[in-house]
Amino acid sequence: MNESTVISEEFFSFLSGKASTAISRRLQRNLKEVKLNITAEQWSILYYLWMEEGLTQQELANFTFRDKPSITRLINNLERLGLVIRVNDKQDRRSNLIYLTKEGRKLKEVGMQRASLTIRESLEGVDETNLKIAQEILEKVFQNLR
Amino acid sequence: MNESTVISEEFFSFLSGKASTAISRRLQRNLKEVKLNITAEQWSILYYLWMEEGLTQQELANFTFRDKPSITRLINNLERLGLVIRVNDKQDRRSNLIYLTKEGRKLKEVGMQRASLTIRESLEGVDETNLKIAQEILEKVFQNLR
DNA sequence: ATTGCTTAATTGCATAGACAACCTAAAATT
DNA sequence: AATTTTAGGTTGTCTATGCAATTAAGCAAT
Repeated sequence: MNESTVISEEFFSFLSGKASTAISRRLQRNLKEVKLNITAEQWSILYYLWMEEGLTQQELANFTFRDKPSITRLINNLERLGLVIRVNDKQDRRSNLIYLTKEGRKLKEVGMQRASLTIRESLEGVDETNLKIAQEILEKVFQNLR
Repeated sequence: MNESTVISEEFFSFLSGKASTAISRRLQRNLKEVKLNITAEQWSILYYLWMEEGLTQQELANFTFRDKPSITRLINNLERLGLVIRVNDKQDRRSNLIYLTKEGRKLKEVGMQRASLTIRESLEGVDETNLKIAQEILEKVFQNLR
């Protein structure tokens, strides 16, 4: 890539996150169809908690590539919805450990099914090998800029 | 892709738009370094106007994959910054034609340079062929979901 | 000309995001 | 032990976004 790189429509797709925006919107729609009224962003927090409870907000921030204030507010909203609770860490009193409520745990199965559906819809007709390449490129771009 | 598709970290990159978020942030930083205090989103509107003035808000919405309310507000902000103006279309009085101000036009050169720099930084060490593949995959995903 | 449908833009409302400044607790340094 | 530095969270401010509902203008078709 030289000095005179042309700014193309394709770069625009990268910049705008066209594909990821579309995936988020579809996930949210797919969740809504089964009366699960949470946002795609809330889903992403729940996903990591479904895998493992008791994560700190900082850990959630790292996993989801958001900054700390964003996590604070996402957890606020999830707490208001009665899906998670903050538990102050006895070992390190600066940290909050985030746990699912019974309600939050109940959403796992349907939440994962809807995400699965979304993936299938997104990747319809996508070649497996090329998908791998695409993911590597995205990862490389991310590493270049971090 | 079958029913039991595993939800992987990689899907997460797609969903979260990790790469595109990183690009936006870097673009904004690169603009700020030369005292151009506009957001990446504002830049994307200006980009299309630098190519062609007198676009309608609907056209800008289509180009940038945003909904109309988002464009309304972006234009509000750009108008407040004195970079664009709305001109009511005499032909179709429902439409606004968006023009750059003299100030807005002046930003083209440095705005494009900074975007070019951002692209080069993003794509450092990225193989040209694989980049094409990645862009095609992202486009395919977008088409699958539209 | 009147009625009905479509389209461009706006407004309201709620969520999410970035960045900076701040507070408090823990860890490191002296 | 006292001081400084680092780390986890929160708050404030401003911008952006999605969705639903609304207004006003254009278009279609009788």
